[in-house]
Amino acid sequence: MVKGSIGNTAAMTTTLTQSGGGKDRPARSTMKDVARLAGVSVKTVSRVVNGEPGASAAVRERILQAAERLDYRHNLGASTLRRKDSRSGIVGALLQDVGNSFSAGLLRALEDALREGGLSVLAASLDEEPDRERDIVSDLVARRADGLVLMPASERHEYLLSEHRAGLPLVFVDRRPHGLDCDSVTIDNRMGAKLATAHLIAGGHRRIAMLSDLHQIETAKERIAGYRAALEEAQIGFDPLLLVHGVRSEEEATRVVADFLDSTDPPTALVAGRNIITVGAVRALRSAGMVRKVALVGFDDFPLADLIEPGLTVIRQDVRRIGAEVGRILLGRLAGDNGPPQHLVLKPSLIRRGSGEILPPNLDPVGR
Amino acid sequence: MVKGSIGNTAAMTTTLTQSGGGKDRPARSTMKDVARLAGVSVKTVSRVVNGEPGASAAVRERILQAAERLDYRHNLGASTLRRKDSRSGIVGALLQDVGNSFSAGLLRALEDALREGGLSVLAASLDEEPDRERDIVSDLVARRADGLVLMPASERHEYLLSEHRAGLPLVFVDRRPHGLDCDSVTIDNRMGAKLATAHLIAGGHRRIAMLSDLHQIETAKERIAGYRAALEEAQIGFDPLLLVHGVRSEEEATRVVADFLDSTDPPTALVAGRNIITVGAVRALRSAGMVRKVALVGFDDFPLADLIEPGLTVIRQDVRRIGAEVGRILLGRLAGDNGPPQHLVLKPSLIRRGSGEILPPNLDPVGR
DNA sequence: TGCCTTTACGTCAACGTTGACGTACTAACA
DNA sequence: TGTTAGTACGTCAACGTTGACGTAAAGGCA
Repeated sequence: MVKGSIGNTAAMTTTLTQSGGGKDRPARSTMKDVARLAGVSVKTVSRVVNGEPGASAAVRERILQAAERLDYRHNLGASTLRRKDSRSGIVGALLQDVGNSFSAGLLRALEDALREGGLSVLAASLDEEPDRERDIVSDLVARRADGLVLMPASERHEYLLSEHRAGLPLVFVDRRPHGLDCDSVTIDNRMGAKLATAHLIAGGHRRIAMLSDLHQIETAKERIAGYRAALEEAQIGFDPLLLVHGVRSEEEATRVVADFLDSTDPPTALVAGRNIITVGAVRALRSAGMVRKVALVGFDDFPLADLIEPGLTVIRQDVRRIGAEVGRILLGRLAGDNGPPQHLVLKPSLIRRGSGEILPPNLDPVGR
Repeated sequence: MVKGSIGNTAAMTTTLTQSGGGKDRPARSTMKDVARLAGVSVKTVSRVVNGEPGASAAVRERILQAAERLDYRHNLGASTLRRKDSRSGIVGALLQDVGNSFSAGLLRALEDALREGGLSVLAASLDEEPDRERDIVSDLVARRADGLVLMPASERHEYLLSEHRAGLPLVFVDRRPHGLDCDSVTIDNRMGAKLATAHLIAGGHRRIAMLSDLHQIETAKERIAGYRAALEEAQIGFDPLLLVHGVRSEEEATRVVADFLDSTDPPTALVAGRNIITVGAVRALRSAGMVRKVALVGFDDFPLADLIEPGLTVIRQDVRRIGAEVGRILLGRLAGDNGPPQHLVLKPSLIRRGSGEILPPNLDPVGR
């Protein structure tokens, strides 16, 4: 077992954070060294380093020169340990995958917002793995992170109750907390998927398929609910064969759509539950030469969606705004806001670029 | 002036890391509290928390129950301060923009590599701002980051000499260090741009324009050098009007290309120096109905480049490999590798998707 | 049965910094 | 000129944890 593992499950990992590796690295100078060289007390050095009053100009100059001579660098960890009610200056951002466009855009917006408050972002990808989420949360708590932004991979969040009670600001993003009442910024997924489906229905489509993410992912459930609600409102019977769960990669999406196209009564329109499904669907349609014959509405926007032929009609979440709102809420908590938890639900918008406006074959005047 | 500002220029920023904000948050329990409740010494609690031998089963159980009862959480900062030659477990990744696909992909690959070593990544976007780079480096040094991955915004790096001497592992990525000899992982930009240009020349093009980033950005210089070298090898005169510096946005790229298309002797092929220039160029070509008349090779790949009509021919950097190599080098340094600095130069590859294979008008058999 | 070794505790001080408090000297005011 | 207040220092202990060292008791071996 590794050090600090109780109350910090992340420490169970064999790490380089233990002492080790070749020759010891040279020790950095401390205020003691600076004090000795400048001929003053450590407290006086601290005053100068911190820009506090109580040091004469001459003494200050001597200390600055000594600090420069010794390459002295302030130790935030020691300072934070001693100061009463001090903060670490770190916020943890636990996102789905910092490499994908949604998480990357969110991280960027969050970083911008938090930089205003002098906070740094410790970024992590959860890859929908609940155990990794818990490990990283544990590590961040051990580091006394000032707050956490969490796009949870887990479905229940009681394990965070003690951290929340201990005063750790938590803001959920894209998914809501369960078993815990704290701040969240999400999208109205149901409304978004309903909008996508209604848009296709308004265009004349009646056989509309939906390809969705893992069933247990909350946003996936909500999007499916919206899809079904739109069908119901239009009095179009729900065909379970047109709803595909658990599509987790472009390749899988491509396969599913290709299978649809090969079927005897294929859908004339598709709703893709997330970006990689959209991309996979587009590939399948292109391969089959059907990009202008089958309508497609994707969930979430991404760069270049307008340059694809036809342009991709999407339900767009404003990632910049989501990140900015999360940052604002978190900074508010850190500044002392003790109000009831906020649940901001942003509305996505329909962006028409062509792929969602393709008419079904029976309505298409030129039958192309 | 703010605390710890000497030797830590980042601290000049007004921050929330100072004490403050409303009601004090509840103090967390410490080992002292656990020891009191369990009826043992602090040292014995430390033994159990750290999984060290020297605690009986009965005592261990009492301590674990007390820790759970008190919601005790290990304090990594205090532990790190006390342990000799301990590490913070943090690596700073200073990238161009964590929201763009190149930086995002790199961050992800880096995160994956460093997670193997139990390290967390503190991510920051520099936006090509040298002052921000220095501030963030300063902050990370104050936090005693174990290492830094730096895609520098600055041109000179003497300011890092003292950190390097102090034993802080530094790995430059995408750009090399100047005035400092440390590890780096870069791409052979010159070779890549030369490859792009030679490819167009081999396709019959003679009037090839290049749109490039800010002149002082090192990768931009190298790409320009490669472009010029290919022209020279083909004995094609260099036309300064065909080389455009300082293209910083899609909109700007769109404008430049539109201007080219309006000129009396427009280029028949384009080399785009980076992704956003590529995207801007594609928009301009589409608007002018010229996507199949002007050849285009972009620098660096991105998602969906194959779905654009025509598919984008690009010089592709293997972002995953870059990130993995950076991580490997950094972990090696942390594990004690004291060898001479490594300068890994990866070769980009030409990905043909159509846009770079468009022939010039005089060679195009159907003249479209 | 006696002696030696090992184990399970605990004490003390240290890490690098800062808050609280004290002292001496200087400056300002009456 | 004397008194009071303010400034420029310094001392001491604290933050939460861990390394070094010590002690007592128990177990094993001769």
